[in-house]
Amino acid sequence: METLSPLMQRFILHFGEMGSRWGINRTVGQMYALLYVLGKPLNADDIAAYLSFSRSNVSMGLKELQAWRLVKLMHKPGDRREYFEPPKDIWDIFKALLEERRRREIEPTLSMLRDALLENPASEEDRQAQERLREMYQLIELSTSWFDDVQRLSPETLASLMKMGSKVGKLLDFRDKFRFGKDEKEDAKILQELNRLNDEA
Amino acid sequence: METLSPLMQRFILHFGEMGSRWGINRTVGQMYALLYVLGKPLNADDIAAYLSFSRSNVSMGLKELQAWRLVKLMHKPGDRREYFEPPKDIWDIFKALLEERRRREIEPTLSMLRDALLENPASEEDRQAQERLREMYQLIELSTSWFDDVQRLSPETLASLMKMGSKVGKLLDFRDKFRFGKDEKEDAKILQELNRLNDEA
DNA sequence: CTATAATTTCAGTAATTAGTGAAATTACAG
DNA sequence: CTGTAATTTCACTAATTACTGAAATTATAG
Repeated sequence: METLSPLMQRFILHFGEMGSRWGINRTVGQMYALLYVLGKPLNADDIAAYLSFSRSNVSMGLKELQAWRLVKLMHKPGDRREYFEPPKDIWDIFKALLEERRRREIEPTLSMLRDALLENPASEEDRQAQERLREMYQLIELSTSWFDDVQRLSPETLASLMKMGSKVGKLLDFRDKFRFGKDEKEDAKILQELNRLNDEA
Repeated sequence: METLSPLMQRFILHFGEMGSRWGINRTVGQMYALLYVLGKPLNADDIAAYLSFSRSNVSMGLKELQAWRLVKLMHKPGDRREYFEPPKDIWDIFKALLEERRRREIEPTLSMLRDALLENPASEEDRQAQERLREMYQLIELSTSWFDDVQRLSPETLASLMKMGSKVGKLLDFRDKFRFGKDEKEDAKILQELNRLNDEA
């Protein structure tokens, strides 16, 4: 490594290890961590020097990071080399990760399940199997379309949504018990509850 | 494979492939898919026979599935072999998966970040690096504690929460604009909105 | 165009991870 | 206890995945 403080080194090495628990391999994880922790655009040679990887490995790694949309390509005036940097907003990183995992892990499964559900069952056993697949299909479908929706929210809204946590759920439970506009006293209770949640969040 | 319909076979093979994109390896993924699709408890020999894996591989795979809490161990009366079955409710599977990934992927990162943030920076560069790590820490912290909260909700509430999707976010945006209880006309508007969301969900 | 800098490809090798079978251990019926 | 069925461990081999260096390609300055 060219010159990285112990702090940075530990971060980078940790990310390498974690990377391998994700689909990303160790060296790609380290490359990303390097870009993130230094917080400035680097070219491929820089990365190879910092991490002592072969130039070709860096090239492949950067291609993969681009496929994950975890880095952006940029140029410096008067320098024909390509520079790479991570998105500035951490929420964009977060979204890119989730979105890409969805595309790679969820979509293929959904389409396999769809196909399996279209077939007409050859036996009673198959029919029961299909029922279980349908349950799975519905759950995945529901959670991904929820995710689609939520992904479109602004980071601020998303953050305040998360801060509310299960309170949103409690609100829904509450809502199931009473309908608004029927009884003024109940309405008042609900308003009070909403304000309380609002203050806490 | 002992006797599995083409439908089941395709499901099992697909899960094997997907498994390798997760931390789970191919054979473990297949074992799980088999248990899921058959929907009845199987012992290790059954699994080995259905999938033509070595008995020892099945043993290791089952241990891993238990570590993920994706299967439950059970016994049949008068049979001393161990039988395995997946949780009946698909939501439990979903939660177990998320929870376990959290434990393996998120927790170690959080604790590494905590340590890194406690150090006092050796240089200006380190100080800036720490700031970036802090951003990351806060995001992860926020999203996992949100996840904790949400995980405690009942499947029904969770489902209706998801069905509402981004509408919850829109409600929050709305809520930011107006405070309740100040103006009767505004309150009426909010109540109307809540009912509309309620009906849609 | 030509020369050279920058990047990518790819075949070969290294490293890691997965799967097996034999041996060891554990569990329990008699 | 003893014997045997059930399960686990582990050293070894197979399969997969990661990484490198040399060669090929692409891009651009002059």
